[in-house]
Amino acid sequence: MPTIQDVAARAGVSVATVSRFLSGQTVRSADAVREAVDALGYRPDVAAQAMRTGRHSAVGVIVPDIGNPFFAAIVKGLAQGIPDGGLHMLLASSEESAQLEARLLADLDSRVDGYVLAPVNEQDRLPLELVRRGVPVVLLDREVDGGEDCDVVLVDNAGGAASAARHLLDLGHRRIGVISGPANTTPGRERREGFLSVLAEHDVVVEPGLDLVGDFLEESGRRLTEQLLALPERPTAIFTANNQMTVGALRALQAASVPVPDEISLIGFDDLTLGGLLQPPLTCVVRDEVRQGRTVMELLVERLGHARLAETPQVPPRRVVLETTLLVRGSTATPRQEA
Amino acid sequence: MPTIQDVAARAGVSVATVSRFLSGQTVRSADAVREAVDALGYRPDVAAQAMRTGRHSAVGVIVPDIGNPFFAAIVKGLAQGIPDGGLHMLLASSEESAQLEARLLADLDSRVDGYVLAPVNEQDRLPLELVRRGVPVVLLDREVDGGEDCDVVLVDNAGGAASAARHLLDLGHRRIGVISGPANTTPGRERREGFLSVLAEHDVVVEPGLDLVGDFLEESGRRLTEQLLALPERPTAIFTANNQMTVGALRALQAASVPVPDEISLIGFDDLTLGGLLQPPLTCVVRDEVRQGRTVMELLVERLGHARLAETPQVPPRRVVLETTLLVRGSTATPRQEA
DNA sequence: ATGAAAGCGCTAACAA
DNA sequence: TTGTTAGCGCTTTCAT
Repeated sequence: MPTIQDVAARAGVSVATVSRFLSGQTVRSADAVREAVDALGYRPDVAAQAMRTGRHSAVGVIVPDIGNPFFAAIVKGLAQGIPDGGLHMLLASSEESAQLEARLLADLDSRVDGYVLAPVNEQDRLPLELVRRGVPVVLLDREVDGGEDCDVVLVDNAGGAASAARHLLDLGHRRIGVISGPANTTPGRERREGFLSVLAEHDVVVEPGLDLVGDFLEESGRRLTEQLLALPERPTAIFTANNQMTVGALRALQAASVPVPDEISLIGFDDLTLGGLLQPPLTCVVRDEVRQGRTVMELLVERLGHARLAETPQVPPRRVVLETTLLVRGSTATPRQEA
Repeated sequence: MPTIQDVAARAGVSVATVSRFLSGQTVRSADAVREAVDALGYRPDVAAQAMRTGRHSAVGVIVPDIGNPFFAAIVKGLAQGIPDGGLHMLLASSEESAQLEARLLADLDSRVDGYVLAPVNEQDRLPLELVRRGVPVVLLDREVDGGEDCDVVLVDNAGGAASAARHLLDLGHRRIGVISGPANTTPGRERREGFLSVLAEHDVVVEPGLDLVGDFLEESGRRLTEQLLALPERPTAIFTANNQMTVGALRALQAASVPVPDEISLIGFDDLTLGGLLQPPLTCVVRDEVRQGRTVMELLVERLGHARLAETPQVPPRRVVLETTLLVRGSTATPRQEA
């Protein structure tokens, strides 16, 4: 690998001139330097640049589960949001473990200029510690307590869940099972509250046995749906608060040979890859995951730029809430029998 | 951020001693150093280490499409294959573009110690150039021409496709549509050849109009299936060579209201997230994607270790071929009518 | 506009 | 076993 020294020698200038040329400054010997760079195939050593400047042209991304197609779509969006050259993404999966998340964050510390984080829970202190240290951070899909100082890109969890609830009410459902996510995560909390509050407005009571909390993983969706099916009086509809739990619910319903939507209606938050091809096609609250990822990266890149130029030291924190859409397909219908 | 100097000062030793302690050598003042490290919360600066040693404790991963759930599963496996601490994954998506792949590779050059690559095509020269430079590389799911010197983790593409062909023949199909991937990719080429060779053995001719080549993306699966459906004499079965094209085929079949498997049987290579919940559930050739990813990372880590120790300069290249399994579900059946 | 030179934090000779 | 020190490749003063 040629170094900046080699380039300088070949171009007959000092290393300082080459460095200036590379950083875009006007240099008398620009042509000669360019020639040398091309001829030698010179590429600056990122480690040396990082050591000297403290900047790494890399961002750390920690998602809870990279195997989840939802986060795969998000990551695709993140990649799209990266400007043309040189900025890289260090990806890690916390597997929903606060401990692992902390370790990953520590490991990434001297490698990246900023972070995209989907914190394991809202009590997570780490993201704000970073922000206080002046490190650019954008929260992805999940907030943290007291996180007003931190950029975040959410979706309208409460609104989306509310539209799901209204849809079921409109169809005539009154006995509804809710499978939500961990109460200490933003989507877990907001979707449950958004859903339940609409029911409450319409004087529909969700008894404890129908108000279940899962962990966003497929297995818990399956187990909790089985639990609902074992009830003396089954619900006529079920709301599942994320894609994986919806899959679990589908498996449980299929295993129990419960016809959907004839016997039980099912509505999910977030679409499935094949949601539209299921029989019946899944009714769900959808959003543009790729766009969400792209938005996150755009915010982060902007903040990195400010950090680099040390300009406007205080970029006000931004809170972006993307819309959700109710996608009515075939898995919801009027309840077969009223109580 | 405290430096090694700070630690040395606090522990009352030289920086060399601290460095030795950190690298695991036995040091008389171990306790004092440990105390200083902990008290200061010292973490070595990776950039400085990289500059000094040339090692980055990071690997570059380039996949063709991170939004594809298949690669998401692979990446999950890669993450699992990373040993406990410190090794990081720089992830990028080539979007099946050779040009972008080349740029990404160049960008990653001074940031990583090795690569996981799923080359855009088999004529790709870049992976072997890296290998010749002594850079550890493991190819993922795709080989390159003359790549005998390079580790690679494949699945039994030909065998899996052959089992799909045999399954259709056993059911009595003789007029079969094949939607394969680009002929210059390993899975594209091997799956088509494996499938067709079994048909040929049984004197089943696949006329040109039934032998279609797609690009592994959903849209091409849809389009080519439509093409098959527009034939004067439709096939009684279709084989799709990857997950995304299977999705496209499903959409086309559904859009055309073609009953599966009554009218046309469908068999895919690789399962879909909800493959088992479709109506009918998808018959397909499956493999363990997570395990494949894990295996790739294990090979790479091993090679990195050798490179680091400069021991056994020539670790022989390894070629791992993982098995596939034919998963017979409901989307294949005997053809309705014989010609 | 340019060059000389310091120094970022660390590791590995080398000397003791 | 330990400390001293050179130097990895780069950017950025500071002179000129």
